[in-house]
Amino acid sequence: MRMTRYFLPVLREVPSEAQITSHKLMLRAGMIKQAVSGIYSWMPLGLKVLQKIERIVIEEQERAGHLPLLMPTIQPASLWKKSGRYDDYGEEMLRIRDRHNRDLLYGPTNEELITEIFSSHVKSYRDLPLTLFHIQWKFRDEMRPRFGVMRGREFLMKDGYNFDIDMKAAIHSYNRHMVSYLKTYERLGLKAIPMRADTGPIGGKYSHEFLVLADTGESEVFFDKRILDFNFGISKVNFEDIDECQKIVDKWTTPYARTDETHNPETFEREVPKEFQGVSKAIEVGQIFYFGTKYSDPMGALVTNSEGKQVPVHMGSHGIGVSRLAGAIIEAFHDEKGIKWPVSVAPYKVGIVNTVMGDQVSCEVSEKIYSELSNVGLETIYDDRDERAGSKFTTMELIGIPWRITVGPRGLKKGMVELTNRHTSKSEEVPTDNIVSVLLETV
RNA sequence: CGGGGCGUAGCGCAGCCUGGUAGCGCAACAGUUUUGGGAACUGUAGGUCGUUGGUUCGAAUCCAAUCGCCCCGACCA
Repeated sequence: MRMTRYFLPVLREVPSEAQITSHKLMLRAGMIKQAVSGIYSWMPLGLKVLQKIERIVIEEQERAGHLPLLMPTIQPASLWKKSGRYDDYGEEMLRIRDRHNRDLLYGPTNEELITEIFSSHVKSYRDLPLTLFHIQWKFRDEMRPRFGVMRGREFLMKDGYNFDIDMKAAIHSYNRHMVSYLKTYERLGLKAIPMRADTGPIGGKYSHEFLVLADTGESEVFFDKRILDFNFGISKVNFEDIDECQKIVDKWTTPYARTDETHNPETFEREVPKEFQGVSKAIEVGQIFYFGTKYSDPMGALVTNSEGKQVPVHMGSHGIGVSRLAGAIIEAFHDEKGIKWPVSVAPYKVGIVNTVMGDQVSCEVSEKIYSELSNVGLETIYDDRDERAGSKFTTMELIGIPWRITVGPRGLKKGMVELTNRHTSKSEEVPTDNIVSVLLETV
């Protein structure tokens, strides 16, 4: 992408509406624009990041055997009356009425709708287990939206729902989700800790939240510091293997890790040696639930089991806040100059800064590198604006491009360009002819 | 929803107390000179001062209502 052809409305000063780092940086980098309190437009750069996160989430869900579908944002109130949540959900649910006076709502979540889809098509235990998910915009009319996309009213969420014949099978689904989530966060560059959680309005007995430690987080968490050393690694997982999944879950859920909702000071003191006791603020980036027959009972989602009996299906649901993750990643990766995207979600991997637009050689070299990088499929943003070099460096740093190629008179004579890493701030001189292969090796 | 703050040009702000018809920096546009760390000069353009009503000869300024945004608290991906 050429900067001169792009729409990148960066700001030099911070709009007064922003308080926390991620919100400030998202506004300054031209990623988002507020439409109304808690509701944002995603500008081209922001959308690019959002889609990268989405892509990783989808890949890891599909790898775990979960099937994508897409449900509507608008749902009939009748379904929610059936489950009893139309009254329970409260003011957070946006209720609307169509021209025929039908009661509708903008979905805050999809248990009812998915259960109806399930029950109208699945009748036999032979079709189980089944897990469906989608990534879709949700609306929850928060009392106080804040912190940009971290607590918006409209937000993009991956929500998934599993259907199993009994509790044992449903627990495996629960475990499978935990494993897939751990992998997902790791690919996003985040250290997310599963913590025992309350079930809230979703209901049920089992639940874990996934939290990323950050000073700007809204939850207070208590944990055994040794869990921070856990690494998922790139290990392959057989998601069908009940024992293997259980083992991973056991490993990650054994150390004490709880939010202020479930925290028990006595247990904490008893189980965790003083030197490993960790207390921090954290950002919640996902939650998984097992809630048994809470929805299948009232909504009549029955399947025939192997004995020919009609039994309510066991269910769970699972959410990852995709739009929130964009903010959470910035909270985890930034410095005083701006964002430092992990390569996996960076909107562009490489930025080319042509420092002397008036110089023919500098332009030719920049153009050549740009087209070569584009040809090999490395996403590249080329700053071809007629601006001062300093201004271009600042922009690249602000928007967090991991690798910067500087083309300018200093190296040109020697046939060199400069390659700078945004995370380490280290620079090296690379022969112009080798730059593409060097990048292909490192990125 | 309770408590607090703020709405003046795209962004950041001054002016308001003590009414006299709007200003600064950055950004934008045109030109000249610049060209490896947010360039300089010259010029141009851009605002019914959130909205409505009131007081007044006269309101950004005083009064009232209303809308919006932000912060703190109770709730949540």
